[in-house]
Amino acid sequence: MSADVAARRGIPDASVARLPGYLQALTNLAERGISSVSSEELAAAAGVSSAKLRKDLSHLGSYGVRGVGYEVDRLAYEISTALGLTQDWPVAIVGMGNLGRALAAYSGFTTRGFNVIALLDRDEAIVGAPVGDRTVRPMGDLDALVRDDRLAIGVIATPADSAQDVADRLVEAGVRSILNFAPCVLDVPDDVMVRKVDMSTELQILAFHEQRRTGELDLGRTADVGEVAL
Amino acid sequence: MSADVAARRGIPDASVARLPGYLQALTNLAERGISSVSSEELAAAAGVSSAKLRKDLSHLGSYGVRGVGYEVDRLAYEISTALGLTQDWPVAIVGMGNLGRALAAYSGFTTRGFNVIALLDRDEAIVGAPVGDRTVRPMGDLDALVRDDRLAIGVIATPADSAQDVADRLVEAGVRSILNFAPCVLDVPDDVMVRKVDMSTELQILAFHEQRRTGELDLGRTADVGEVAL
DNA sequence: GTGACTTTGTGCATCCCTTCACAAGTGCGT
DNA sequence: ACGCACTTGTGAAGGGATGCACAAAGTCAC
Repeated sequence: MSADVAARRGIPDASVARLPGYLQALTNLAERGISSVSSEELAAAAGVSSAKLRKDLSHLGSYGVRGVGYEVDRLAYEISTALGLTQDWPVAIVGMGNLGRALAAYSGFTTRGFNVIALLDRDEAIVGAPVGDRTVRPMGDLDALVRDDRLAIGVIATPADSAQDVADRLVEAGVRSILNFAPCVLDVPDDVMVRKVDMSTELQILAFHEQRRTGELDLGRTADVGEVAL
Repeated sequence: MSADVAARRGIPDASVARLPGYLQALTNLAERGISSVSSEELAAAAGVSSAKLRKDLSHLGSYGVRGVGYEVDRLAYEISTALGLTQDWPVAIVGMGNLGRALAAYSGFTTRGFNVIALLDRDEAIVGAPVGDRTVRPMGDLDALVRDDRLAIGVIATPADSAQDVADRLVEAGVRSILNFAPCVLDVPDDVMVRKVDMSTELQILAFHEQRRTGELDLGRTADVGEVAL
């Protein structure tokens, strides 16, 4: 019925963002030889509430069995399909500094669904150098990568001041999905999707809560609860 | 009035998550010698809508001037204060693999508000080795770090299978803010805050949208727009 | 075959966040 | 001194996501 339509169209962003977590939990369960799981158990493994999990999964279709739960392999397959992980997406990493090298060596990329086909750097002094079992290539290779190897996703691991340039080059070459590790906002056309990963931002959010916590402890010495008198 | 109360209490999570972005944009403006900025300009620099920006800032207090805008230095200071960045938070990085080393070398940490006071690893073979200008220390040092150096934030950069162990050790030592780079869910007490950074998850979200896009292109050959007939 | 038990899928209410639109407030030119 | 142009701060409206509670649907034991 409309399950296929729902699968391709109306999945809320918030749900999509949680699907990778479910997939990970399912993979763990499969490795431990567990073949069936209830929404309650899977939700606990993924760190969400069971109601949220069931609603999320309902957007994909109806792959559970009432009174029993979900078949682990089946559900993992359905989520993989929904996320588009049945094919391997070609990925290029731009910027071979510390972070770029760490990402290039990161096994999580190759685990499933992604294939790092090229490492690039703008600096001619680095181009040609070996990184792992690959060789750093020049930015000029981008067009060929998109054309010949169907490069679809670009990872920016450069310093902030060159990130926009790199993004422009990626977009120009035809890449429309970018994962940005540089601490800056990228200006790209509307049809290009950018996701940002920034450790500094995350730390600052932690700091906010840490400060709020200690601040409230200090407050607790004079006033227990509620509004502060002025 | 209630500005101080609001500053410590009722800032929505969504707003807090955007404050670091504003701070970054303000820092850039300051470096370029710009001393005053309107909500429209700052919003563009931070990649959000101006209405959202103004509402976010209104939670901190009233630091703008109608008809003029915001003074860059002043606003940066107020946001820093709200985030708790007027002090330097001691941070420890656990796990000295590829990622841990890259994070240890990452300049973004030390930029402002954070101070990496220790690099730890569980593997005795790595303990004692130099990383940058620091020496890798054993997990047993955690208690002393919390007690003597007020360690408040722990960064987990280990493989997924040891992340939970490390988290337990951190919590046991008294750390209540954790930034987790390992691709797994951490089980911690309620009063411990965990934020997760996972490149694999981000890539999968990009893949979803990339797939949806190409899927719709294929669809476009037969049906232009709207519901698909069944 | 039947009944008791388990678990999914989902309508509904609630909450939070975003967006809109404008009154209130400020500076500037005349 | 006064009006004009501009921008902030905010109530109100709208949209989305979350949590609840339960009917629907299936299994298992006997």
